[in-house]
Amino acid sequence: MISVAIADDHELIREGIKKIINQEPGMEVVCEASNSFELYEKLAVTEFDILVLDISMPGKSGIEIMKELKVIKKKLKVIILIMHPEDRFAMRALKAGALGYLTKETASEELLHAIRKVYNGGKYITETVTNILLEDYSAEDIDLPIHQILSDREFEVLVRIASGKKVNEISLELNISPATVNTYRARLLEKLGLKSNVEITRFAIENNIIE
Amino acid sequence: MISVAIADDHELIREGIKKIINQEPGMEVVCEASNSFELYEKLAVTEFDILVLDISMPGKSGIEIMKELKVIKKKLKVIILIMHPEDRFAMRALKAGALGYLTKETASEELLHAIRKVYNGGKYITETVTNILLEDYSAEDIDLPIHQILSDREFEVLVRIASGKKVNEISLELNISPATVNTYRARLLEKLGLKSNVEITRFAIENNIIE
DNA sequence: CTCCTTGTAGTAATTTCTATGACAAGAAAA
DNA sequence: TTTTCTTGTCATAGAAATTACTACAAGGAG
Repeated sequence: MISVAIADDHELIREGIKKIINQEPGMEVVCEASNSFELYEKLAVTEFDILVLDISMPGKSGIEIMKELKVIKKKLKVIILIMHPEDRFAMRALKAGALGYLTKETASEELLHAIRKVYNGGKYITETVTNILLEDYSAEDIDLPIHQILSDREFEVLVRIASGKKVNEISLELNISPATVNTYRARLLEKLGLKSNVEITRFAIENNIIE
Repeated sequence: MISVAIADDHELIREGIKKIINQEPGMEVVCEASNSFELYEKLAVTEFDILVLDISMPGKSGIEIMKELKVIKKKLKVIILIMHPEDRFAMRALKAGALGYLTKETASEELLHAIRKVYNGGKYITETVTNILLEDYSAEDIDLPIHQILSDREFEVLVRIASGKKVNEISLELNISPATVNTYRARLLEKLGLKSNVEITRFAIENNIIE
């Protein structure tokens, strides 16, 4: 019997997943958590084989949780649930050691399949995800603080773009050519796996670089 | 027997909800749709009493769908499913005629309760939602909340830009010309006193419109 | 000593953004 | 009940930004 824990802040989703799993012979849901605190509480008292974890739970981020799990329960097998397949940030969770990676668009069949596969020592990663990962080779050093993976100039440009400055303003401010600003921008985009100024902004806010 | 249709782009969630409903005597799921096109197809050929609709489906927005449903199937009872309770945008769907309003944090019991209540001619609106609605209407005079000073379309564009979508993507998604998207963008920029997509993003985050 | 990173810049092709102008339908106001 | 305002829709044209390279010198890491 494969015992599964579900961590997701949406009760409706939890219930749904639970019903799907419990209807499957050979596996059962033994505990649920709706936030990271609860999850840690449950971890202390309940034993289970697989954790199905929504990375976008409130409280600690999925990556943070993953990293901590690596330390406190390193034999625990984790399958990550994400909302949007393009969520590059979520990819980091995989890097942090998740064994499976499903979007909520996944069919229930796939979920069961993933659980079985991971339980038997495998990994479950869909093609889409693999492709994104391949593309995203730069995410290697994702654990380093941003100011370490970005050069000084790249960082300066990041901050300014996220503050709403235009390329021209930045070039004036830093006394360099607009072309150069664009180069830094392109490099930082590449390094962080981002795609637009809007993403830069959100990244900067999420990482407490600005605001 | 209450017949229910589910429209949600996340298969896992759909399956979950379906299991919850089908396990309940007296109601059953008779059809599912994962996007607005499918929904319209199903509407044409299948009869059902209640539609459980995720407002954040790709394709047409929940409000658009609601408005159209008012015209083509005005006796259909709709329960809106939202991700986050603070999602002000979603409130518009309610104004557009939804009879029930649930977040995905809702327990399955509540879902069943809502379905029954709406089926019997009632409305199902949680306290949280009522409070938000009251808040919205109380401050008529003085500084109106953004979601009231922007038109529906302006708001939809705001949300999408702040999520990193490009004008072209948005125009495709909303089925309007890029020029039109730019018009909404310009109007919303004007109304909110903003200047760029980056500012739109920060605004949206600060005002809990996204993230 | 060679490879990689960083700071710097240029060019050309696209795309987006800005700034306007338009127009019809519906709502609101006079 | 006209008139005005708002909203949804689209177009066009010029300005600015983004993308996609290429290029090269200086300094470090291996």
